[in-house]
Amino acid sequence: MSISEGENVKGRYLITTPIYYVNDKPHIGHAYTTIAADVLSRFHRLKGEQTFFLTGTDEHGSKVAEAAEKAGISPQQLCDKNSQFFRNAWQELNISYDYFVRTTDQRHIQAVTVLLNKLFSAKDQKGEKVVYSGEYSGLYCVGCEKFITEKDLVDGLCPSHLKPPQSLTEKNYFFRLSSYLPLVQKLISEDKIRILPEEKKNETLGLFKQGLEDFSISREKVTWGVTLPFDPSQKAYVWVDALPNYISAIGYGDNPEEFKKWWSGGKVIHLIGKDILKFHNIYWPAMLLAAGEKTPDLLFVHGYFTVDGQKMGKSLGNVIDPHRLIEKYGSDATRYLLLTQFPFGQDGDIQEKRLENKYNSDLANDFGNLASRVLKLIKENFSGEIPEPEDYQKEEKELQAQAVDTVRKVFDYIEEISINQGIDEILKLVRLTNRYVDKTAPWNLAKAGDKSRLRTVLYTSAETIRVISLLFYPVIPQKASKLRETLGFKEKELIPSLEKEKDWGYLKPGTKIGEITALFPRLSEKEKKAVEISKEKKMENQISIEEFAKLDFRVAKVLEAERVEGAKKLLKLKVEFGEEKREIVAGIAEHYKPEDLSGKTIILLTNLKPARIRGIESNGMLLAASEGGNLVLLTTDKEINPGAKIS
RNA sequence: GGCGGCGUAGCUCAGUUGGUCAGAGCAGAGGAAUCAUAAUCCUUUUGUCAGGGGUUCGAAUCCCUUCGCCGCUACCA
Repeated sequence: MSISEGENVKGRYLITTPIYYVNDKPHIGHAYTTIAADVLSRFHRLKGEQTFFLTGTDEHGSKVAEAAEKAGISPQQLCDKNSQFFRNAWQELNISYDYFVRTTDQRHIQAVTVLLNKLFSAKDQKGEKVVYSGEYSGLYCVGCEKFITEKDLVDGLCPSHLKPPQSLTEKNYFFRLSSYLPLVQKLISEDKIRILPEEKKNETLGLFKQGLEDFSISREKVTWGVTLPFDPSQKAYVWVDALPNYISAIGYGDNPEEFKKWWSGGKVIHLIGKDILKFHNIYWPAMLLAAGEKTPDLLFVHGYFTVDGQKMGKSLGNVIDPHRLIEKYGSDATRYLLLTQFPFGQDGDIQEKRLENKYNSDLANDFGNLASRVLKLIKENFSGEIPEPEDYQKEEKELQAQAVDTVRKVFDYIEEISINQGIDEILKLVRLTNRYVDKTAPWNLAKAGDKSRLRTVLYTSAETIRVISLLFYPVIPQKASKLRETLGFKEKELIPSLEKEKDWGYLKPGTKIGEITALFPRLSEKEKKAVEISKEKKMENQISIEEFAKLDFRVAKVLEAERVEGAKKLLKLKVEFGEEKREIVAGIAEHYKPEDLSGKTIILLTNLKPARIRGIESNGMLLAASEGGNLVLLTTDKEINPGAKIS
C-alpha cells in the first residue's frame, strides 16, 4: 500500500480531463471541462510549476464497433476519424494539452495489460485474490450481439432490432471492490483523496452507505477492446480500460521513471463531470490501491448545464456545437463566457442573451475599452512611448496595492479550483482601473499641460493593464498576448511569467507601443440576431392537447390478481380491455387484497413504456389517487365496456 | 420510499466557524463626463434571505418541520 509514499513535490501537477467517447461529436459540455482544465494548467505554468495536462479519447467498446460496421470502415478507422474531431475542436479553442491519449494507442493497451496482470496477481489484506471470475447476467440482444441496459430499450425492445432482449449470463472477471471500500472511504473522509466541491464529497460518502458491489472488469461478447492477458477469450470492460488512461499516458506501461515523476511525485488532479463520479471517486482509487499505487489527490466534480432552461440532448436538438460559439465570439471569448456563466462545480443554465450581455459588458466595455482608452492616450500624448512615472500619489499607491493584492487572490482561488472567483477578481481590478482613469482624468491633465502628472497617471494605468494581461492570460491567451504585444512586449514575453513580473514596475518606460486595435469589438444588435437561436419558450407544466392525446387511457377490467413473490407492495394483475389482455404490475398490495380486485373496473394507461419490475414485465399503469398513506383506485362512474377510450 | 443537494433583489449568484450580512455583477431609473469599442464614472428602486416553529442577548447562517425544484437509488409505474 503506497498511499504514504505520496510525498508530493511542491509545484508539480498532473491535470486531467475525462477522456471523451469517440462516438460523440465534441459538444459544449466536452469543451467546458477541457477549457477549465486548460485554464488551470496555464495558471500553474504561469507560476512556473511543472504541469502535465492530459486529455484524450476513449475508443473501445461495442458501440464503436457497431458504428464502424455501419459506416463500412474498420473500428480503428472510425476512431482515427472521430478522435481527430476532438483534436480539431481543442485546437480551435487553444487547448494546450501536453499529451492526447487514445485508448487504442499501443502504449495504452500495453499499460492496461500491465495493470490487469498486476491486479490479477494481487491479493487483498485478507489474502484473497482481487480479481475473481464470476457470472454476469443482463439483457442480451442477439441481433446486436451485446448486452443492453434497460434504459436503452424502446417499448421493451431493442431499438435497433425491435426484438425483446433475453436474459443471459456470461462468465466475467470481477474486481473485489469490497476489500477496498473501507480504506477508500477513509481516504475520502480524511481528504487524502480530496473531493470538491464539498457537496460532491458528501454525495460520494453517501454512496458507501447505499452499498457498493464488486464490479465486472471484463466482457466476453465484446470484440473491440483490450484482451485480458490472463484470459484471451475476454476483453477489458470500460472502467479498467478507460480509467487507466491517466497513468498509461505518463508511462505506466513503458516508462516507470516518467510515471513516478508525475504520479507519485506530483499532485494529481482529475476534473470530471458528475455522471462519472462513482467511477472516479470510488472505483478508480480502489483499483489503484489494489495495484499498489497512490490515489489521486484531488477530484473536482463540475456541474452540468442546461441550455435556455432545457436539458441538452441529441433528441432535443439543442446540443451546442462549440464551433458556433467560436464563430460568434471568437475562441478566447468563448472560453471566458463558458467559464463565467455559473460557478464551476455547480449546475447552471446557458442562455444566449446572457452570453451576449456578458461579452459586451465584461470583455468589450470594461476590459477592451479600458485598454483602448489608456493606450490611445499614451499614443496621443507621448507619441506612443510608455511614459516614465514621477510622483506616485495616494490614488496610484492604492491602485498598485490593489493590483498586487489581486495577483495573490487570483492564484489563491485557482489553487482551490475556484475558477469563477479568480476571474471575478480580475474583472474587479479592471473596473477599479476604469474608476482610477475616470478619477484622475488624464485628458484634463493633457489639456492643462500637466505633463508630469499625466506621465504618472498613464504609466500607472498601463502598468495595471499589464498586470491584468498577466492574470488574464490563462483564460484568454490569444487576446492577452495581443494586448501585451500592443503594450510593447516582444515575442518572448508575450507569454507572461509570474516570477518575473509579479512586482510593480515591470513595464519599462520608453517602450514603444504597438498598433491599437479593439480587443473585443462590441457585438452590434445585428450580429446578435444573426446567430440567435431563441425559440418559443414553452409554458412550464403545461402540455398541449396533442401531448395529452398521446396518452392512451382505457377502461379495463381486472381478470385476476396475485401477490408478487417477495415484494411487499406489488401485485401482478391480468387485465382485459377490448380484445386485448395484458399483465401489469402495480404497487397497491398494501391497500388492496388480490381477491378483492378481480372483476374490478380500472383506468389503465396502455401505451406506457413497459418496464421490468421484480423480473416481471409490466405493460401499463393503472391509475390511483393517493394522499398521505391512503390510496384508492380510479374507476368509472357507470358501467361501460372495457376498452372504452378515455379523453 | 431511501440518500444527497438546492430554494438570498427582475436575472446570475457572494454571503468560512451565528453578532454592520442584507450584498456584487447584469438589467431598470436619474445624473456626470467626453480620453475611449455610443464605451466609462457616480447615484438610485425592488428583497417577510421559500413558509412555519425552536435554540440564543442576537440567525440567511444552528435544530425541527412544511412546501417547491433537482440528482442518484429502490420491491413507483
